[in-house]
Amino acid sequence: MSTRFRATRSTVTERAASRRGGFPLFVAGGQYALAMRWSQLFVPTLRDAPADAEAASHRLLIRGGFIRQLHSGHYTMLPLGWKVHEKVADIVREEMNAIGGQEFLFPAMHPKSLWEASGRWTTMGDEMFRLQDRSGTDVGLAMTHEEAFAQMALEVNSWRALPQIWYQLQWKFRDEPRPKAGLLRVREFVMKDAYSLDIDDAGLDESFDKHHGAYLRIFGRLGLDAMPVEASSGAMGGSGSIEFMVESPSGEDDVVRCPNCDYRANVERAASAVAPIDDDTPPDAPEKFATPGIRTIAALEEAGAPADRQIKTMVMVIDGAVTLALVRGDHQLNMQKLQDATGGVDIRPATPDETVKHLGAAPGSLGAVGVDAEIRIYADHALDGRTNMTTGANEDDFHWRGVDIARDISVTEWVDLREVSAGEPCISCGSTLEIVRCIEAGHIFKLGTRYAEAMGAHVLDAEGQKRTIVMGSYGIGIGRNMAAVAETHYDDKGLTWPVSVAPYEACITAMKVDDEATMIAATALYDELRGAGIDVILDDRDARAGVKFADSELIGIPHRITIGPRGLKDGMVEHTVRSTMETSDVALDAVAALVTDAITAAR
RNA sequence: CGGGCAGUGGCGCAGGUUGGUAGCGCGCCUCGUUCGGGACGAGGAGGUCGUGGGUUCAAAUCCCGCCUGCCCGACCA
Repeated sequence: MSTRFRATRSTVTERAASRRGGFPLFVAGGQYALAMRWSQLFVPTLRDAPADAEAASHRLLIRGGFIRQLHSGHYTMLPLGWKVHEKVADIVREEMNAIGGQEFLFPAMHPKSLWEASGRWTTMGDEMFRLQDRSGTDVGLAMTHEEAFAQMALEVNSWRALPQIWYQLQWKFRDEPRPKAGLLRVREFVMKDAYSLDIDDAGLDESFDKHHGAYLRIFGRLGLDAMPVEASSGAMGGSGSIEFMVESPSGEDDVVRCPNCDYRANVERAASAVAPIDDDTPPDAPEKFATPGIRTIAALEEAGAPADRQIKTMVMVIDGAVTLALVRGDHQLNMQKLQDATGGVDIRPATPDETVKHLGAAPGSLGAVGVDAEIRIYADHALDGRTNMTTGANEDDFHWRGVDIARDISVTEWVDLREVSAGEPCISCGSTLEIVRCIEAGHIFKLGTRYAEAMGAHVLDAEGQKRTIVMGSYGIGIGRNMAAVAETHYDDKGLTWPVSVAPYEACITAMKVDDEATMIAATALYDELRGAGIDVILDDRDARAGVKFADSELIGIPHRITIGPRGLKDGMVEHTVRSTMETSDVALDAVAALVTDAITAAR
């Protein structure tokens, strides 16, 4: 063994050991030795994926023997899957440690009182799993840990201790209404959740930026092309909010992206430039006119009112109160924007009965002109200043025209409600916006003082003044990222993991297991690569070549070394790079160095 | 929760409308021949047809209830 290998080995050993808190993962050991031979491993690969697996990652992770479903939204990690999962987790750990993060482990089961302190015992609703212990005490399974970390922050008493970055990797439980797509959306998953503690907003900004950088490094190492986008803060509350999005058809979010400048935003947040509309000369007063049978924007358009000169009136019930949301006739209401604008918790469309009761007409003839002053009216900015508009008259078969919004409608608040559509002009550069489907791989946001205030987490500043700790919250779903990598790294043969998270970095495929020369060479190479710190597996199964090739390609091992009598008689083996499937003949005594260099460079 | 669909050996499916006690491919076990790209032959193991009830001489099949899972929408790492 060359000295170069020894050097590589110690580097990797140390790195692995530091990742695992002194617990070496990828070095030779009694436990690891068992995992050397494929013939002894439990890797149940499938020729056919279950029919109900649709997403590419779902299909391939099941076929490759990485995961199995226990029930809806709950997956078992098989040895191969857990290995990948932990490699992802270790990358996250390393980058969190690199920005000064300190790892904790909080319980997953929390007392009701902790969540009552922040008010989320109620507001989390059905999303939270709840149960009672034997004495009848209510407990919940944590969906996230703001409360718990904020409570821990009670023990930080001086400004001198700040800033702090605290994190953990812990199971989260969420009673998702609809688990789907394998690991992409589940009810039980490991999340790396981090929380920053700062004395003020400037400190928070700094902690936030540190995480932003760490996240980009994490996704880079995972081989994910993740773009930071402006996002809604959702149920967590807070101001600044950035999601890291990976483009994929299996995603669940729509991101507005400008091909020309760097504008990127979740549709829940995105804006676009809206061209002005010529309203012509408006009349002095609105005029009611009969519109028999007309119930839709399109029908009204045929009757002479262009959609962009109509007001669309959506009746919503926000925390029990009937509320109107107004957008231009050709625009779509975005529910998240309405929620963000109103601060509502429970938002739903009104039922037809509620609509008739409060507005006097059924959907299709609704408007905001002259409605009960009790009803709050939120109007989209695109309607601001508009005149000569057409809208429902709250009387079946009648509409108003010549409506001047400022004059005729008592708008409670002007807000951003409309959803951006593809093809609209970018708000910052005017280029044509596109909308791409994405997986939300990570989310960072500025919580402010909400949780620290609720838990009473204060410090004394340099002047001896009591200050509420300012917090940030930063999440990455480990399993989801594993799925996102799979979702973006595969071909018709199977997965093409990047070296950083591959279940094994290299596979030695012995072509003829009853050929002594083959097995001696394969075993020696295996020892040499292990010695060089390579995470390598020896496929010693007594199976046909096609089966072994297909399996190594399916599970996506980046490098394969094929050893058989045919090449061996000339001292040659084959090296195949999984991502490109390029195969080359290499001298047996040169292949270890070649593969080691390639893997080391790719880590 | 609203809309659509499906539960039959480990996986993929047929059978169902025309009730008669379950079949195919892959996988698994044994033997032989093969074997550098998912081999072939012979033999074999494996299923309360999701579940409860009903109709019937007889139910995988018809009827009702329930459970579970998947896909599309409202929520999130």
